[in-house]
Parts: sequence; structure tokens; C-alpha cells
Amino acid sequence: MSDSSRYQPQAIEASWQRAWQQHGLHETPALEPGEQGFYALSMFPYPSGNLHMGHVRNYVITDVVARVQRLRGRKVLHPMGWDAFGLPAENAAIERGVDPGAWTDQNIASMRSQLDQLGLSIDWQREVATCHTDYYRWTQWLFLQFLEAGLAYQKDATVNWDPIDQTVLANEQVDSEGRSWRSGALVEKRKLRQWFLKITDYAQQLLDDLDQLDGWPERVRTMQANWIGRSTGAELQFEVITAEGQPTGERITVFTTRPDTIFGATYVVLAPEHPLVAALTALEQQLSVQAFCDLVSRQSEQERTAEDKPKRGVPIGSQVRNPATGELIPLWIADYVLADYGTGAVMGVPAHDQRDFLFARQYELPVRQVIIPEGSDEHAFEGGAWTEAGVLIHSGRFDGLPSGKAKVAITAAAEAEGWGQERVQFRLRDWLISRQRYWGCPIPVIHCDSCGVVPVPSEQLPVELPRDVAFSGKGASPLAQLDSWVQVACPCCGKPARRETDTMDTFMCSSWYFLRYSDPHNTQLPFSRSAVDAWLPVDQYVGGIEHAILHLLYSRFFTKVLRDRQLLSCDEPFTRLLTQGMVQGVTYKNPNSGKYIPPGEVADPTDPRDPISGERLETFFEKMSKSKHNGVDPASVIDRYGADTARMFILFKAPPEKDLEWDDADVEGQFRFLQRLWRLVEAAVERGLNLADGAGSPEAVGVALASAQQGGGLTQADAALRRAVHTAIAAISEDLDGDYQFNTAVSELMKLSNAMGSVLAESSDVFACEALRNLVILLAPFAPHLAEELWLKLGGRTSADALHSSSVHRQRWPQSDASALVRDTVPLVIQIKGKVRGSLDVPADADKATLEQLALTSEIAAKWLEGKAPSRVIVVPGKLVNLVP
RNA sequence: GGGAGCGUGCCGGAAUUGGUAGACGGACUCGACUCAAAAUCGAGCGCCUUCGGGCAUGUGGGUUCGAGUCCCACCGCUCCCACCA
Repeated sequence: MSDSSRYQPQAIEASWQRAWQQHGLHETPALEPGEQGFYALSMFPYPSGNLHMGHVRNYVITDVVARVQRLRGRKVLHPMGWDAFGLPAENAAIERGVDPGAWTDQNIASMRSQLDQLGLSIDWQREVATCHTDYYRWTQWLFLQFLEAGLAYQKDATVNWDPIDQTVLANEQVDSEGRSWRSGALVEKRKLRQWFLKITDYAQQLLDDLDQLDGWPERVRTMQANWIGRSTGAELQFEVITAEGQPTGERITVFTTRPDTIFGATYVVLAPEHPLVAALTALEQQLSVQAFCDLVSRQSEQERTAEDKPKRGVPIGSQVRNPATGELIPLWIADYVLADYGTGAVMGVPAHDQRDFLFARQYELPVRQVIIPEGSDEHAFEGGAWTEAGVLIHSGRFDGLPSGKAKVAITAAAEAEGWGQERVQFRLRDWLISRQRYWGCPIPVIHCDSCGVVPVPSEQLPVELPRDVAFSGKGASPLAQLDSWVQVACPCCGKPARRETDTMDTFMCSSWYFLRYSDPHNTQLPFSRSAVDAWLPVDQYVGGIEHAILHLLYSRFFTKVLRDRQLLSCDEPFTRLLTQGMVQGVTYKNPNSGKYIPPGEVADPTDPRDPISGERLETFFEKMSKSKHNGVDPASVIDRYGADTARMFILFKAPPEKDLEWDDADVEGQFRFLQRLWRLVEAAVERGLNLADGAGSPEAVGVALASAQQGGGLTQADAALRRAVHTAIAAISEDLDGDYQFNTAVSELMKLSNAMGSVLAESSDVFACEALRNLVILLAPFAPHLAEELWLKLGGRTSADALHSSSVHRQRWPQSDASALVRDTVPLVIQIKGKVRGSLDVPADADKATLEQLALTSEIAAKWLEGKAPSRVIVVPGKLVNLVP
């Protein structure tokens, strides 16, 4: 075989990529008024400079979705951009003295060229980078919208301080062990004046509207609902009484979900940070309270919330009056009460709350049972809290009420008597957006001694990041140290004032990028309402599960705020969400030393040994990472097999939402499949088949079918071929509707090619052309370069045709012809008492009675029924007959 | 502790939603071609079997003519949330 007839992806992919680009094949068509476009979106990457397999999987999935929609005649928006602010650029500046902007732009260029090699149908005309002024001026503009709406505010806050990155972190950026999501450092507590967005104003909507999102994975919706964390209960007020018995006039407000247990409250606990602690501490308790508060403030979140940690606290001397019983009960502070949830104060009901119980036992506080199990006089309370609902006792006029009714009755009584009210509480906190870093979007406000916080007038936007900055990596933000930038005249009164030196959390920048794509070059607004309403919401969003809470929740919040500001119309930004699984690599680990061994150093994968010690290695699949040496570089795969093989492999190897095990042998197998397709087409070309002038099109096939009808029907080979083709069309179309099942879609392509391999040679030209035409179009979304090349080889277009109309990617998705699936006889399964005993070929149109007769008179029946008549016969037409003796 | 999900050959995974379990691919075995190897093509490939068949979708029950699929209990794994009052 000569070289020119071999499948060499390297020889075709780059040139097709260039041709598509030159002919603008992926540019977004303009929508007619009222026309519904299709918006396919991948989560945009941070431009680290290196494309990894996780990116590849993400973008390939979205690309297939976009390409299928185009073939189905939809106008598609498929953009890409860069989440380009963030710490790595600043770290590079500190470590290597490079300019963060230049460093980022270089990375963008390099990643973009890697992306281009994948053959993605991205409209690069709409590219955005969050660190460019033409983008971030609008991030600033949007911040001012929040400020104007009263949704952005400053407050002193105990914040998470990352001692390594020298910055404040949002709650969401601190993991369960109290470590920074980025640096891994144990987070400290500091009190600083910070900017917040009032996401809590939208808590209820963000929760309610999850119900609309039936195109989202259930678990993402559940995670968001948990994060928002709505609970209903009551705020109850406890009058403060000094140690000497005098009312102070103050009241402690607690939040509880169990107002029905109020009669069992035997003490009240404040968070150590509660603002009333100092005022209510009795003289003789001051030393111990001070010592305790110091101790708690030195603890990390992790130490404080460790599960098995004993609860600790001290009494502060004052008392409060239980509003239900009138009793005086002690006031404590304890480390298990959190300052920033609820009211920072809880009532202690040891009999009915496990934490309260442990605390009371430790400090010998009284335990009073006020709930017993329904329908029982027994004490369910046995050395642990009884936390279930039940019936009230020792609760005065509420005795005998079940918990549910008691909650309502007691809350109503509290409201009537002025010591409480119903209250809905959310776990969600306001979003802390200030960052004490340089490489972020500057917060566009000016602090003036006379005028206070003054927004930078929108015509002065953007507030540009200064470029002449020294990076030491120590102390405050570089911006704060740059007097020439900080010192500014107040826009309001003209007196000397100071710029805000904090920058925004990068999640701010990524909370609206999908809106900008609809109108990326607008210089008057972040986007026009007509453009954003024409394209939004995103029809299909694809990205990693790691953004299930953060990015997706913030984006939903932004969308709702901007809707309320009349800037756009939709309630939710993302109609359908696909969270793709991780890409895992073969990982070798020495179980004794714990060391990870690069696969290149393992001589025999069937008996993996440590190259130095010879010890047997553990082999497993795990998420690709540098430290585990289990990464596979996309560039090397493309070099060796081409992008189409990589794409097909990723789509075929696992369903999109499941983890994918990268296996070189399987990649090789995928490459072989594409080679088989190539040879199949080569053979067809040699035979003289050509798709020019509509050969094999539905019209041409229709004519051929009509004349075959006159001449006594199709040959067996033609009928078999048509059945294979139209089965594949139906199956693949279904796999790409609703839930995306790319893995089975690819397997259907394989089946079709297998079938064509065996019958194409005996088929007549017109049906062979029909098969080839459909095969190549069905292949196009998955392996776009190969499909385009095969299309050209087959004469689907000639090199003289204009690519932008005659490309395989501009064809129409085929329709399955139901008549091709019809067969004369079908196999009928014969079951005896539910067990399969054989099958018969029966006429496809046989009715139930005929099928029953055929089954009863079959040899299978004779053999298994031994002459007895069955007591029951179940006939499922087209499937089976079950004979029950 | 609360929530979500999952258990199918040697492996990744299919299964028209209650109707022939194991599609498709990988690995492996045999054969053809070759001096040989690779590639390619063909065949086989759940387990047991006295070759009639029997047993098989984590385990044990149940519903049904019929269960991987539905119900109950249990076992195991994964992910998310969690001193949230």
C-alpha cells in the first residue's frame, strides 16, 4: 500500500483546522428576531499554560454537542475564554520577576494553540479574557450595579486568612480540615474590613429555583440545597439577669429549630465572639472568660470543629430567665457555638440535643426531659439525648401536644407574649469578595474622609491595574504600597482620597463570562439586552463537578440580580448541566515506601516492580496529577494518534459523567477503528463509488427504492445494508438526545462499520453510497477531521466547492427510514416456564394467535412439554412466547 | 450523624426501561498470510458439565408466566454536607 492511501492523522488534521478557520466555519451565525439558537458552553479554563486531559474531555464533549446541533440545523454559539486573574500569575511575578499580564497572555497563546489541535468548533471571534481591560471594566461596572442595589457592602469580619498566600479566603475556599483550597495552609482567623455581596438576600430564590433545573444532575442540586441550608424555627429571647439578681434590660436572642423543647432549656450559651460577652461577664469571672476567649481564638477552625473534641466552655456569671418557665438559668460561653450562624447564641436543652447533652454532662448542668416518645409513657431518655419528635411533658399548658403542633403553639405564644417569633435561617453566608492581592479585578471605589465610600463614576472605568509594581510576596497587597495609584482626588468633593486597594475574588469574574459571550465586543455595556436574551440561558453547560457549589451558585446569583436590574430576562443561566467525570491515569505505588513510580520506569506492566528495590508495586487508576506521575500529556497522544483518535477514545471509553480510565491499549484500539474506516472508504473509492451530485442522498435512494419495488424488491445484501445504516441512524440519534450517551453512539458507529465491511461489496452502488454518505456524516461530530477527509475522498464535495457550504459539517443530520428496518421474518423466543429454550423465525406480521400456534407446534414445545398442553400461554408479539406447563 | 449514588465476565462498559444478560471495545487463545515479526483477516472467549443440561448481574427473601431492572432486609464501595442549634 502506498503512503498516500494510509490513514495519517498528522497529514490531514492541521490543514483542515486551518481551512475551517479560514472559511469561518465555526463563527456564530446571526439569529433572526425570535429565532432560538443553541448555546453550548464549556467551563472556561485558568490559563496555566498546560492543557491536561480533564480539559480535553470537557471540551470534546461540548464540541460534539455543538457539532450535532449544527448538523441538526441549529445556529450554535460555542465560545471559549480565559479565567485569567488569580494567584499563579502573581506567584510567577514574585518568583521570576515576570509581568503577570505578559505571563498570562503567553499562557493563553500556548493553550489556545493546544486547543486548536483538538479540532474544536469554537468561535474564537468571541474569545474573552477576564484580565483584559475590555472585560474587567464591565466586571467593575457590574460591581457598581451591586453597590447601587445595596447588595455590596463593607463590614468588619472575622475572616479566613491564608498565611501562605497572604490573603483572605471565602468560606467556600476553606476545606473541611480548615486548609486553604489553593495553598493548603491552615487558615487563621483575622478581623478585617471586607467587601461582601449579599447573596443571602437571594437564598430563598436560589433554593426554590433548583426545582426548575431538571436538566441538572440530581446530586448537584442536592449539594446546592445543602449548602444553602434552609431551616425553620424560632428566635426566642431570654432576659438577662445579673449575678446579683438585677435585670440589665438586655435580652439574649437564640435561634432554635426546636421551640417545642423550650421548657427543657436549662442554660444558654453564647459564642465566645458574641458582642455581649464582655458586658455580661461578672467581675469574678473576667479572668477565666478572658483566658477562654484567648484559647478559642488561637484555635484553628479545624481544632475547633473536630468531631471527637470535647465541648468546652465557662460560665460568665450572668443569668437569663427562661421565658417559658420563668426560671433563672446560667449563661455560658462555649466553643461549640458559632458566632456567625443564627444569632451566635443557643439555648441548652441537654435532654434533646446531643451536643447540649455532652456539654451538660461535662459541666454538671441540669438535664430536664420535656419530650417523650409518642404513644408511650416510657422514658426514652437513656444517657443520651432524645432528639426525635414526640409528646411534650413538664411543659405547662403545652403538655400532651406532639412536637410538631407544639412548635407552632409555643412560637405563637412567644409572639403574643413578646419573647420570640418564627424565623427562617439559612446556612448560606454573604459572599466575601475582597482579596488582598494584585492580580485581580480592582474594586472600583474610592474612600474619602468627607464623603465616605464613593463609587468610581462609570465613565472613568476601568480602574486599571497599574503595571509598575514591585512584587515581594510579603505583607499587604502590592497595590496598597503604590502611593501614586492609591492617592486620588475624590470624585465627589475633589479632596484627596484613597483608592480601594483590594481586588475581587476571581469567582466574580467567572460569574458572568457566559453573558459576555453573547455580545463580546460591546463597548457601551457588558452586553446588550437583546443579545443576551437571544442566546441565554446556556442550553448545555459542561464542566467539572468541583464547581457544583461555588461557581454555579455564584453564577445563578448574578443572573438573578441582573434580571432584577432589568439587564436580562432569564431566571437561571444554565438549562442543562453535564458534570463530566475525572480522567484517571495508571498509577504505580510502592506500598512499602509510599512512593509513586512513573509508568515509564515500570518494565513489565503485568508484573510491576520498583525499578530500584524490585518490590512489587500496587497498580490502580487515580486522577492524573504531577505528584503521582500518572498524567498523560494530550500533546503526545495527538502527535502519535491524532486528535480524532483521542476524541473517539475519550467518548467511547466511559459515559461522560463517569470517571474515565486512560489506557494506552484502548487508545491503540480506537486508532485501529479509524484506520478500518479509512480502508473501507479507500475500497469504495477504488470501486468507483462517488457521492457527487447527491449520490446516496435520500432523494437518490427514494428513486432507487421505487424502481426496486417494481423489479421485485431489494437484494438480500441491499436490505441488510440498509437495515444496518438506518438502525445506526436511529440508535445514534437517540443516544445524542436527552442524556448524552456518547459511548454507545460510538459503539453504534463500530457496528455500522462492521456491517458495511461484510456486505458493502455485494451491495448495489446506490445503497453503498447511501451507507457511506450516512456513515461519514454520523462520524463527523466525533472525528471531525477524518470525516471531512473521507467526505472529500468520496466526492461529497470537490476541492472546487466552497468549504463553508459543502463541508461534511454543513450537511444535514440523517433521518432514519423506518421502512428499512422492516424485515420479513423475525426471531421469536420460545420460553418454557420463563426459561429460554430456543427461538423460531416467524413472519414479522404474524398475529398473536398465529404466534401461539407456531410456538405450540414447534419442536421446542414438543421436546419440553412432553405432550402435555400448557396451562398458560403468554404471547408478547415481536418478542417471545412463554409456555407454562 | 444527614444526604446522594453505585455493585453485571479478566477489564472498560451494554441491555429497547419487566421480555434471548454480557452489545461494542480492550486483554487473552487458536488459525490464515509471512523466512520471521508487526500489521491485517478469520474463529473462540461468564462458570460448571456425565454434553442432556445446570448455575450465573454483591447476599438473603418477596412480587411476577418472566426480575440485572420492581419491593423488603442485609453486606460492600464512592461522593457531598456536618458541633448549623
